[in-house]
Amino acid sequence: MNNFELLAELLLPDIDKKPEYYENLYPARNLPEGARVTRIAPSPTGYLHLGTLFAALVNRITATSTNGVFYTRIEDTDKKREIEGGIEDIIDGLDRFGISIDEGFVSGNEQKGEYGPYQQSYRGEIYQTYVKELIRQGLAYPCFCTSNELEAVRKEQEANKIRTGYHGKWAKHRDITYEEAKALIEQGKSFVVRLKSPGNEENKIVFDDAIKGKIEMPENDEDFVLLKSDGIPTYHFAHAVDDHLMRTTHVLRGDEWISSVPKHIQLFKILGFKPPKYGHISPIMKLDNGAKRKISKRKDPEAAVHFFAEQGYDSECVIDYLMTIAASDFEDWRRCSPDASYKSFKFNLKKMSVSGALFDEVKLIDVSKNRVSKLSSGELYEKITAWAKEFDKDFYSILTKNPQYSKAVFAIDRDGVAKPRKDIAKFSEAKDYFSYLFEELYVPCFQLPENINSYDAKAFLEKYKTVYSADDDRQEWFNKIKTIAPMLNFAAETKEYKANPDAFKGHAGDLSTVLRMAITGRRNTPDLCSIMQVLGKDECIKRIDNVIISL
RNA sequence: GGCCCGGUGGUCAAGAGGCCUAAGACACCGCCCUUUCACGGCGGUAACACGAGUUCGAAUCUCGUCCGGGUCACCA
Repeated sequence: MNNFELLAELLLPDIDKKPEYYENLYPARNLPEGARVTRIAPSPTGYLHLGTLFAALVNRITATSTNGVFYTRIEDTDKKREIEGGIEDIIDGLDRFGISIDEGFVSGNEQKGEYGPYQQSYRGEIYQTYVKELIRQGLAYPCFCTSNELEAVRKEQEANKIRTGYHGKWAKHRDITYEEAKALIEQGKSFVVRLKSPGNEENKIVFDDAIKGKIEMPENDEDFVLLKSDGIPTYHFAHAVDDHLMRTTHVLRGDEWISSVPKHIQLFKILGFKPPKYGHISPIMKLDNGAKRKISKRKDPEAAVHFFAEQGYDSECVIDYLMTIAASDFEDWRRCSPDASYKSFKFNLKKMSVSGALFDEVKLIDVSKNRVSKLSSGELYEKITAWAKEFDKDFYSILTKNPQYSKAVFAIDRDGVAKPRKDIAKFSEAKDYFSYLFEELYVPCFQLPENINSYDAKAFLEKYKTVYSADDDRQEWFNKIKTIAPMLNFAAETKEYKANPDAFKGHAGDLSTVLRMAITGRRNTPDLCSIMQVLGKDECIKRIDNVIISL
């Protein structure tokens, strides 16, 4: 055995398989021409956040639109930062947003597919097999530097204004011999395995990013770490091995990875793999004190996707909003296909924005209002009760006490209406919005409109009571108010009043405001006639009487 | 600091040398419709970061400046 082979046996004595074993175990996928295999590879170091959801969406729709495969893989190689329940939160979160998963982790504790395991902490032997082969070929080597030593080197480089890093003559253990390594190991020293980079910083590599286009960068010459001292691979190495073995065709990930591409391409070449097509997604930004910055899990509540659930944004609305960021022509498409699933949208990576978009909740609200307005009362009832069950128990019990009544409430200005209202963007607004329609929530708060005195208000309500009928349709309902108007010197028609404002105290509309106030305690509401029908005669009379007494 | 990427109204953006007197959407303002509000309709304010080139002609191509973002770990 030569020096390299001895080294390989010394470092990884338990590895007895060869790469060919895995190449055969995970054969090329049998997919139609043009099908793209994409993935999302989250690390369970936190909860599902907007950036991950966005990346998942882009990957999902890329696979869908090419009849490809979208899979999930858990990158849990950093055991120190891992949090409990991270996997469940991310995978189940994707499901809540309707991002279906073809392969890999399909729920918090269930994986499927032929290319697994889909969790890096269970793939140690695979990575080590490839590393061992690299060492055997003299393309990787053990490094015994401590973090203090590395830090010292970095300081020296900085002091001399030299590019920092473990490269060239700074790569201390690059040419370590078997004997040297053996001695250090016998002393109990721990080591990492580094790539013996064949790169030269003077050379340029060029690659065509699926989103950003042509990018040119210096070749990697850094002997970066492949295997950490605990035998677990770094992201870079795991990425190369996994995406090759899982036969990923397109790696669509956050653009913070762009600067690592030279490392990745180099690795694929050295390992004899065909590199995937890369596409780097611009981050979603946030305005912070006038400065744009990447949205942050720590600082921004909306970065954690739980924010949207708590607020009661419908998951479909959030996805639609995200699609408007992902594709500039999505909004036009949506206008033409209001009821279609976003999945049938013809998505094109090349059309994605190359600069990061600011997260705009105002726009989200607009998207949501449009979608929520299209829901039937039954659908709204399902969604709101589901939300309330989790986030507002009190409201939940009110809504479910009498489902028929609740649905009737939601049907106001909704079912069978050509242009439904767009008042509700998120379900947390519903409680206040409908409060006067539920006795548990209703708080009487009559206020006299400023252009009407209490005598007229009282007179109007008293007269109205005598003619009011719960069966009146909209037309008849308003006719009755119009009939009363002249008796109090109010114009029956608004036009009449506008033509001659000095001749009247106001118009029928002003009087309806009094009624509206008496019934709902608000100046602005959906159609009052419908509200009164839902409330029922007894309740309406009761509310009117209470106001009359107070006047 | 080195290396990348980017810069069109407040926001998202269309734009591939003449179709640009720069589209559309959100937001904002006004008017109309109207039982209030909302919806809807009509209209309005508002942008090519700056400077040099190339060209008959530049938002578009080149260079420089400035500004913003990302990245330089045994984190992903």
